[in-house]
Amino acid sequence: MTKARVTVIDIAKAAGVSKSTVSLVLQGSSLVNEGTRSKVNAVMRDLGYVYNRGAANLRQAGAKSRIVGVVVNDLTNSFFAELAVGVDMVVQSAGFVQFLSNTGESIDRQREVVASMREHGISGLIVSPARATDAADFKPLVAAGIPVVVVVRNLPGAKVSSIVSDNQAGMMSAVQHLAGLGHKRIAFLGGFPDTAVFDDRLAGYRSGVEAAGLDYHEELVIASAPSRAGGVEATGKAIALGHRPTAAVCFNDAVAFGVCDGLRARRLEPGSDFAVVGFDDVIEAQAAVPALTTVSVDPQGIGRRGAQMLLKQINAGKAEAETVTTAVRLVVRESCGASMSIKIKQDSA
Amino acid sequence: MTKARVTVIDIAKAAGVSKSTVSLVLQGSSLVNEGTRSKVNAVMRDLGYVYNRGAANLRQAGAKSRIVGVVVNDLTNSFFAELAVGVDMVVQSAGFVQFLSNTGESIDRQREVVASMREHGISGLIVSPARATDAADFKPLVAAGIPVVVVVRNLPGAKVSSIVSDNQAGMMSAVQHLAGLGHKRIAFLGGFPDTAVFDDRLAGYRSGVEAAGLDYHEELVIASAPSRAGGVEATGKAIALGHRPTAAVCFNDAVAFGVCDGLRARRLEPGSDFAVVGFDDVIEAQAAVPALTTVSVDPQGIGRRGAQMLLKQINAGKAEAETVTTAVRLVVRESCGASMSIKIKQDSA
DNA sequence: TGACATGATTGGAACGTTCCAAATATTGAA
DNA sequence: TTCAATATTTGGAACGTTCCAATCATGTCA
Repeated sequence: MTKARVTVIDIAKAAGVSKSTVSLVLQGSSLVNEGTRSKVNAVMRDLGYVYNRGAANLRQAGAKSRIVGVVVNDLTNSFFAELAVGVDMVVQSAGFVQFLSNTGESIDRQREVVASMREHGISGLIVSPARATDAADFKPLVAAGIPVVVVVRNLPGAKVSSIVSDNQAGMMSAVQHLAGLGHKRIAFLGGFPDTAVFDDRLAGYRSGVEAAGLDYHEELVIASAPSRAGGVEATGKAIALGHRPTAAVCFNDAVAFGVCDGLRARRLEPGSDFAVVGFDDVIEAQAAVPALTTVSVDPQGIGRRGAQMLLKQINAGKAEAETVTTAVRLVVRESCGASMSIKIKQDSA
Repeated sequence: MTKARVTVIDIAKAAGVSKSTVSLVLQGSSLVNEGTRSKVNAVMRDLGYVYNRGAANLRQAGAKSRIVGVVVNDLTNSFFAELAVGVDMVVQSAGFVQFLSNTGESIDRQREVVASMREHGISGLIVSPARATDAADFKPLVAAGIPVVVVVRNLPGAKVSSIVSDNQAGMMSAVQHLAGLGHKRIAFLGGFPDTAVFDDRLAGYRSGVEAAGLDYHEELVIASAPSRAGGVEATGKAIALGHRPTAAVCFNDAVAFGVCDGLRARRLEPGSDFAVVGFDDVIEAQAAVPALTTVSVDPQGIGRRGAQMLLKQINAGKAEAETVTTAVRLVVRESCGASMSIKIKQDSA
């Protein structure tokens, strides 16, 4: 219908003021008279004016586009979906809008979407990098003064802010919990050994083992893909061991689920015959049977926190790399065997 | 460092051509000589030029921003996360980028994010509307020539394209499957009665009941919140009925999981003592115990399809409302009791 | 050789906003 | 009434791109 979009000049004409004045009320300047302000606002409503952020952004010399980019490595994983929701929350209420892209662990896709986002003039970026991302990949961004916050997986060597969960402490407490239940041979199952997260969690495992006064045995750490399938695979190897473990801490919840599957396939019941604990506390963890004992990392909280950090840097105009590790806590459910007796009691009550 | 961003003029100067020529190579025009093209490209690489889509978009009169907006009502639900991934896939490979926002069923948030997206000049919108969204809410968008595709929940009365799954056929086949297993009293559990989706699924239930030669009993349809909690609530009411049902089709998978919980709380085992089938086939469905028999709707496929439809309309420049319903299929797992014998056989093999 | 088509290139003039410096209106005090 | 101070308003000139019409080389044909 009305082919031409209505512009600030149309408003000015209709309200009998100059475009500069209209611009002023747009930015909520205190310079404009209350009367004119309301008149202009009324006219804007009447004509159905929509602000053209692109044009504004052009003049404001690449400063404030009010767009943040978010790129995650696997959105189908509810962990990252939650993370995105957390980011969206704070970003939205700060009047920003988010570009969200999924890389599916593809480093090429990641490069593409980051480039695309940059062309669109994002004022900041939150990224959970795909595996094997080069720390230098974000160099151009920060050189251009665009703050970057890396979450979940850290990028050693990159001069950017990051938020990771306390992988070490989390794994340590998991091991100590199992040791407290009387387990002497506790395996570490799953995960790719070439990642920083793996190293951290393994280190935590080792500290836990030592803190519990047990010996660290190399054969008890069995790597695999960090997926359900990887979990069952690792289980097979663990069970085949001469001196079998009686419990396992897993690289993440997906692996833990796989371990449960693998156990059942061998007529072992997770929780009673073999204790398993996961890491992440994904949504499915508490609904599973048996409910998964796991280390809760609150991805939504990480998302919120990351967004806050990013917004702070955007507003400050200066991005000095800051790195925080967020606390985690062990949530004890059924798969570790700890609450068996309690649960039975509750049921019969 | 280099404070000023490098522009097309800088490139022109450095390459010894005019800005118009640079612009031409930017758009891959066939008008420019092969020699100049490669020289210009080289210079762009050297100076680290980044295209300013905002500026381009400004000149191109609101035409092609290469941004599509995606708003979903609940991103924490993996159904919608999958949907978003589907959209992202096709949108990304078409060289677009997506604004993704989560409304969490808040109609105010929805209004805000849509307005914000509009200010940013999206060239199209895919939306799974929050509950109680007014069909007129998207009127201004389509009036401005911005194509809108509604997915999952349709918006009767709105003149926009939509993609919904075949709720009726899906529910009907679920009921017929249960009837085929010998069930005579089949309940319909969960969901809010004031939604279009509920109506469709209920209609499918009714057709299924009648097609199986059973009677339709009003007391067997029990509404509730479409959530896990709603499921247990509905289960309570169903069990309390004078003449108990022996099976239930549920509004969605969340309700179905709740029904399983409710059953167990009453010492009934889902699958053997009472058959339950869900709707959606969320990721957790196959991992659950018992694995959930459910109607699979392939959210990622809906996302891809919706994105394709939207892109088509964007490219056509003309948005004529088109509505497609996607096929669904019943996937039989354990919770309906059908595969019990088979499963046992497999295990002992 | 001139006329003409074709191939490459190029200066402005937009696009819709914000910013600056300057102009104008209003007010209070002398 | 006049002046200065303050409160409001206002024309350009940007911002980085694309588009249009126009220019400038070439090569071709009669």
